[in-house]
Amino acid sequence: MEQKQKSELTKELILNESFKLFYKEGFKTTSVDKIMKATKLTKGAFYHHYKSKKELGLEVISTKIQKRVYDGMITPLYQDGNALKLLETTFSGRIKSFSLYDKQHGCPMNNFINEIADEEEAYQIALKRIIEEWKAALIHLLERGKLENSINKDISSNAVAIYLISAFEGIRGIRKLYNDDQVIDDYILGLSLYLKQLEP
Amino acid sequence: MEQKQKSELTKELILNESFKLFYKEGFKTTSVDKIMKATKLTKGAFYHHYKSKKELGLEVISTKIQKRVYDGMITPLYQDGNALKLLETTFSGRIKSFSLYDKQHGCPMNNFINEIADEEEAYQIALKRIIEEWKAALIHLLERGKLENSINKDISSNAVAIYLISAFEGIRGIRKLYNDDQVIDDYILGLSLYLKQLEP
DNA sequence: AAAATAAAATACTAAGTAGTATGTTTTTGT
DNA sequence: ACAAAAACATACTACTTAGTATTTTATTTT
Repeated sequence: MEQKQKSELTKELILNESFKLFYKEGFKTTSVDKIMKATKLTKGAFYHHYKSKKELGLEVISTKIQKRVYDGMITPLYQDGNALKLLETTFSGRIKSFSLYDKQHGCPMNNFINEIADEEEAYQIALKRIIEEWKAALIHLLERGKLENSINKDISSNAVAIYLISAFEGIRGIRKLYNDDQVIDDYILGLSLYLKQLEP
Repeated sequence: MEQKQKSELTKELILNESFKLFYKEGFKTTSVDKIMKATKLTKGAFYHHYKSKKELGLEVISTKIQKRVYDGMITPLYQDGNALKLLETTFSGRIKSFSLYDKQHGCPMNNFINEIADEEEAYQIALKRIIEEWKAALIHLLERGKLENSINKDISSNAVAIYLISAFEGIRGIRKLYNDDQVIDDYILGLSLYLKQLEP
């Protein structure tokens, strides 16, 4: 069983270095050579574990990126407490928590979406899965809020969920253009204004 | 003066084909060779008119992409009429007007932002210029609305402008993941809900 | 019409690309 | 301890990349 563990460890190493490099330099412009140089292994090791760069890309999406979005934006939505407050703290808190590096490089998922989603259906599907889970969590929370009378019953949970996600992903891109947090502060203000109107 | 015209025409041809290819396949993965094959000219012609691919990229941003955003999203904001209605028709109308191709490939500006804005300051500056103009137009319209009592004086024009832009750019990316317009319809609903709250 | 200049073509370089073929080393089951 | 298999290394292929050097063709200026 030691060999299997070692194999898993190597795959994880490749996955980690890939994610870092894809995030920093983009998927298409990060070569397999560069990745393997980062792992201090060789190309032979790579093609022993992965059949292609595409397969690696899909695995980075379905593990690393998925986990990042889950931990940061989805799991928190299933906490207890006032629905509206939960939305505010999750979105606002998350964006405030980003490091400078993360602000400068945007959202890893959004980068993937905009770089390669229109090129291969497989990427599209893998990324859509994450968005759908995020959307479902938001809808679930909004519906709970409606039941508990903390959210206006007349609004469309679907529409609000999509609008929240869009604005969040959008600002992660826009922020790349600036050298300060003004746009993020504006976003946070815009968000809280938006959420206020969801009150009953 | 005929030579100068011919030169201009060639540059425009290169610019047009570049824009199309960058939009379809991304900036970094579109080679100069591919572009010149599309123009039916040769590499010699390219490097006679542009000193590098980077220079071309910057010119595509400051001409083609800028014009696209101006025509579609900025100029319409300076029309007469109720400010809130103008916002609704501009945003909602624009997104409804996109061809299937444009929906599948997202926003050319947003693609550039997410693909290369964090790599070169020059790209950052060129793209930021467009966003700033867009933001200024929105703020101007919102302030006019406040004066004319069609928009709530208590809201921050800055924050609303950024939130509108973020959500719009965000949805252009998200739409790439889907094969139908459901998310766009949700976005439009979310937008109109958002705009409603701007009323005095 | 000749000289000068601009536009474009041809042929190249040096470096990078994904992926393969064939080794060697390490681990595992017997 | 030994054969089999898994993990990894080395060396390669065929192709693409941005950019350059040099030449040919078209246009303008004198």
